[in-house]
Amino acid sequence: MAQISLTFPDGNSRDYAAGVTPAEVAESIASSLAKKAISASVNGAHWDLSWPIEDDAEIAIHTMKDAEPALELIRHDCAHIMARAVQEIWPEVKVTIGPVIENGFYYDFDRAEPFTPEDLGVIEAKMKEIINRRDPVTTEIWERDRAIGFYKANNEPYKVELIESIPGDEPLRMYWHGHWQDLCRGPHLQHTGQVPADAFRLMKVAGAYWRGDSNRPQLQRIYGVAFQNREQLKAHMTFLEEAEKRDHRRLGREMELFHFQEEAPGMVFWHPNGWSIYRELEDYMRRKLTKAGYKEIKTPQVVDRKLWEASGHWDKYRENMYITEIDEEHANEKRTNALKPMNCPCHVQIFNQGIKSYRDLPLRLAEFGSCHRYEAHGALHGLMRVRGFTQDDAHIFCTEDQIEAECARFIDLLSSIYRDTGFSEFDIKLSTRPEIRVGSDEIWDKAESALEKAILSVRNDYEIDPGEGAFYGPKLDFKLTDAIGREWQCGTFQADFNLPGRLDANYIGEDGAKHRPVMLHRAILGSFERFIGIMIENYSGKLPFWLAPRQVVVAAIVSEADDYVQEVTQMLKDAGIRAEADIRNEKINYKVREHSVGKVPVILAIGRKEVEDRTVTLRRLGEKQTSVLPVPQMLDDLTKEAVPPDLR
RNA sequence: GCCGCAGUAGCUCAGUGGUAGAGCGCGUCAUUGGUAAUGACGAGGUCGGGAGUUCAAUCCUCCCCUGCGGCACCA
Repeated sequence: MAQISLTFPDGNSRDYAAGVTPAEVAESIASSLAKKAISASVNGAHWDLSWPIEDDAEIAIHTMKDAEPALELIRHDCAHIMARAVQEIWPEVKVTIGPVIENGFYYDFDRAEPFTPEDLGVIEAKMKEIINRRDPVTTEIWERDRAIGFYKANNEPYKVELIESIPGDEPLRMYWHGHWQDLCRGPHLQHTGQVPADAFRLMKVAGAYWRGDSNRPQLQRIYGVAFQNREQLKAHMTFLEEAEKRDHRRLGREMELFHFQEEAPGMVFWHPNGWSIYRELEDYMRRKLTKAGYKEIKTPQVVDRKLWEASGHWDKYRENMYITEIDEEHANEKRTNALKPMNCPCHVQIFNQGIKSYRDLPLRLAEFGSCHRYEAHGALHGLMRVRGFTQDDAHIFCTEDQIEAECARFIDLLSSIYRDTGFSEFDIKLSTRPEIRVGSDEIWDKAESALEKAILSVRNDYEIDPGEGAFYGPKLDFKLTDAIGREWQCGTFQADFNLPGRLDANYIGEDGAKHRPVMLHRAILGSFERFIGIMIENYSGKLPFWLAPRQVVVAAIVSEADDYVQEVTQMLKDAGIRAEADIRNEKINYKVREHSVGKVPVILAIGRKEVEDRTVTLRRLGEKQTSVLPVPQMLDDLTKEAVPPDLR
């Protein structure tokens, strides 16, 4: 029998007979290791203990202490155990797929009746029962026809379809958890008892389309979370509670920032506090853009369909556009307009006015562009997904040769804006040419390498998403990471070789001839609405001083101090600080609590002592200690603190 | 748009086939207090909208709207 050599993580190697399994390897090292082993890495691939190894390889044996493989196996086995539990309770249910996801797993089922939240408890109990049975997990590789025949006989049509879509040369691996069987890539644990029975929980039922296709049957997906032990599960539940506390919809209500109502679904009613944040951010963006060489413009909300037909949007996005018609009785002309769903066609109209020379390029036109899109009902989500929103939009008209420099300038601007708004970390993704596209290969080569070089001029890590570019050009997406580790895609930078041609934009080159400019679509915040939502969640509502809607509340402790409170408040207002006086007939405890809940960063408490000494007692949000300051110093400190980051 | 769940006072929620309740908030009064809730009293509801069943519907049935969790979508 052939010999193979396995190399261990410590660098030592040993010879085994070809076909040896990791379980046997572990046993050869120590029977204690064999008992604890759950899986292995073989040349970096996650390997079931029962799979044979045929060639020389690097191997590492994993135990439950190795978090990554352990979680992967626990979650994957949980998915199978859940599917088994469901079929034990309701044998008519058909199984489909059940992968591992972040923090847990899901499994999609086909069942005529909906699962109810109560069913989840029943399934969970059955799962615990299965875990306690400690049924062995076994695996075999089957021939395609045999597997198809097996699933046909068992009336599992989804499994048949899965097999039919797996390339013919790939082996089909069948797994058994006791008597229950599933088609699965593996690896798995050795028996169901290895799954910790107190570290998983079924979370919710949701609809999901078979193979993610909305034209195909809708299945029922059950989501679960699973961890190595009960403490981790508990920590996860705590994390979810924390995330819920910083939900911008809840904070938006508590801080009186905005609301939504039935008459205008997906459209924001900004309240004074929320609008203050919006305007502060807009002013900041305007300064940043002006300094970065952009010219601000404003274009119409309502534009004739002809322009949308010319740009191609009418054909592609008509169903998501708000169409307006003029009341026939009063109109002396009949025309169909659309509320603009995006700004680019309008920006090209401005570019097209007059004759542009190569000397005008790059021309950077920026607009806080108010757009409307009819988003599907199910897509709406607080400020994060709305139907009326304002983009920090801009289009750079330039030559192919200028793409790289413009992209580098953009990344630079974007980084400083993310830093200033509280996001120090972000990722970049480059999406390259799709199969169906406009523009020559030469121009795609040039543009892709321009974007790539621009990234490399500032950092060396980025992701490539091959074939995911728009049909009109390659793009960069920028994803920022918030305080609790969630990622949000906000910024984008897209080269466009299509629209300038469709809308007949051109410039006169050095050679005196007409040329087509390249158009760069770009946004940093994405939309003000969504970005403010993300900021609220990132800061848990505790916005930095310059953005806080109410920066200071001056609170009287005794009513004798009221006049002085008003005086101090006015001085703050005169200094440009958003300050309010609180001279209500309430105790200081009450006022401190209320303004703390309202996330006011600074409370100035004023009692008899302060009136007498012309001082204030300053308390910062979340801090217990206070400090006594003379008024001029307080004004000086807070005025400095209120300066937006770009003006410091 | 699809699947499931929900909609009762400004907010969070309880409740019943015989037209409603709590806490917080709000108003009035008392209280003048020292850093996360002072007390008393009071006002406040077409029980999301429409239709049906019934002697009677907030409650049961159907349709619609909105929201929530996913899925699909996101120029």
